[in-house]
Amino acid sequence: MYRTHLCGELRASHAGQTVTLAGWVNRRRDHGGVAFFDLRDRAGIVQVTINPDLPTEMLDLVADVRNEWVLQIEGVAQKRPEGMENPKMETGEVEVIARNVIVLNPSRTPPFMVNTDNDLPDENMRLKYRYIDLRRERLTRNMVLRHKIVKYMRDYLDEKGFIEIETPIMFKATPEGARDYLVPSRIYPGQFYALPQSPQQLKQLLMVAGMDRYFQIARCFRDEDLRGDRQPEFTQLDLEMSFVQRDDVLDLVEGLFTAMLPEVAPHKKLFSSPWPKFSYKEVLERFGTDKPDLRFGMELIDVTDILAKSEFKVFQSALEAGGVIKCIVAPKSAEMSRKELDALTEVAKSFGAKGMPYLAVTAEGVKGSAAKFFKEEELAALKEKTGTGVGDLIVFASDARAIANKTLGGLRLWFRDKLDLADKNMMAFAWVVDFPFFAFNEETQTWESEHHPFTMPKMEDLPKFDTDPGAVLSDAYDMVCNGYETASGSIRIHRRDIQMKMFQLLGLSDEDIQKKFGHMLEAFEYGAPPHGGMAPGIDRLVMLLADEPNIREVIAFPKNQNGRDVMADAPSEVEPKQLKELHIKFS
RNA sequence: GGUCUCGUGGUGUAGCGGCCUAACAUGCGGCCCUGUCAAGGCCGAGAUCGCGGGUUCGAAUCCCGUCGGGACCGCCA
Repeated sequence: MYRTHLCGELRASHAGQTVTLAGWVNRRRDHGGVAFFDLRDRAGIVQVTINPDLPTEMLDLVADVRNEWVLQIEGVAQKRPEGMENPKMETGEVEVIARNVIVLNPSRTPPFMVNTDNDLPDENMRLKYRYIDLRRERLTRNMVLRHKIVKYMRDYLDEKGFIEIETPIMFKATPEGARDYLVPSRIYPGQFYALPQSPQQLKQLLMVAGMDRYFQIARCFRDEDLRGDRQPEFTQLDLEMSFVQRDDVLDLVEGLFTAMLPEVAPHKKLFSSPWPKFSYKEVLERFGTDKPDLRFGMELIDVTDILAKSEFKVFQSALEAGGVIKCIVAPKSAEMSRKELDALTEVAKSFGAKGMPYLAVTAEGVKGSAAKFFKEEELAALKEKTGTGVGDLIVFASDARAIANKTLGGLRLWFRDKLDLADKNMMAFAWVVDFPFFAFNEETQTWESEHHPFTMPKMEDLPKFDTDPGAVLSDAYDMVCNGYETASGSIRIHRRDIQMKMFQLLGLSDEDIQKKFGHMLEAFEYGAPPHGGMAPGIDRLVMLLADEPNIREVIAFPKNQNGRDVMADAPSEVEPKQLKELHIKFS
């Protein structure tokens, strides 16, 4: 038996017990006579005291011990002497007086320190030695939190009558969505499996199969460029329910997360219960994005009416082109430096704006790039409508509605970060519903499906399909939290005729439809129940609950932003023999 | 595909035309030290400044290219 207790679980109540611990040396403090090791395991850190009355051979052995060596310590747990407690440690009231020290394995000097989170090494260094980096208390905590969240989900859904079913990782290419990761077939030259972008089709087929309520902690794969909140492989709580309407799904998921929050992250506050529900249109107008951060105000304000007759050319030309004038009011930002404003203008341009007019409201009057073009009555009306006071900065966007919204939505988040407007312990869950079914592609001048082709349009909008496609809404919904899309779902099509029409609208030929989706259409002919579901992203959720800035910190072995596994150095070249077996040749 | 930004001892940073024979912290090695907990004190080793080219009397520093990282835009049905 290697150990009787975990390092991190020892408390004053263990005093007097003989214990055996095993773990890593987190830190050593050698005072010449007495010496201390902080011994670490997954549960935490405890102080081990080496007294000079131990046998000389053991003291010699102990003198060589360094950080990250793996030790087994046999000793007596003891309440620390009066005044020697360390309130910063959970185990700070206790220490283990060593009687025997066994080196289970020495360690090379690690490439970086894991006993401090100050001055973190370069991330690729951390990723290369991920097995060391994960020893960090912070990352260990993230892994444990992730486990708790997934366990809670499993238990909750089991309680609600769901069953967990695994679906294949090797499936069929669905090139209509993101790019697929392909797996060449050895047995069928020139043919490929694809890794699933989500188990979408499979879970729908499980509903056809009568599984009624399914879930899966599902790995999904998408071959698109990475971001701080996007990995090429990621995990979703994939769930699907039969005989449900939209709100049945939303209520289930809202119930799950609302119940889970205090259990897994008690320091987090729920912004609102029940969760707010916005239409896609409303959320875009008010927050400039379909994944709003509700933890702070600074909503977008439409001032087109007030400035309709503005003499400012920038506004005039935007309005002539059929655009709008909107603004946000940043508190206490009137004194921003020219340099900061220039930087901010660049941010605005990155969202498609041509410039960024602004007004700084100061005690001496309004200042700013466009100040002289504003008439007195316009200023008065502006202040009235926006509630602007002295010290505030009004930032405008005048452009096509979509660009104005997007720009101000982006700037709103910029101010959130700069002015620290969002409570980090708040979880502002909300629903976004009533998404448009089609999006107009300016480039190709055609209507394109906004979702995957299995999403159900609102039945009452069916007649508008051919006459007014822009007005058709879908039975799709997103769960958002703190500015992230944390889940996405829909009521699905379960009728063959509607599904067929969808594929045709997407521009697929009858032959393509049969080849790619014949199995779905056929399944719908054999008694498909009405069904719908949702897929909350686990990585993003854990990231938010762990207060991490990106999802790599909550994934055990993530890829870097360029999709490389820098630890194993993948992707990598393979043996010519392997290529030959797969019938692959490079030109 | 694009924009911005960063590559300096093991690690994290400073230096941004000559004071650089490259500084600081930490880690590492040695010595001292019986109660520390980011232990402390003294001594020491360790970087031709990502790579290639150019400008210059002189380049870590300026320019061009290239490789690698990060943030964002496009993309993510």
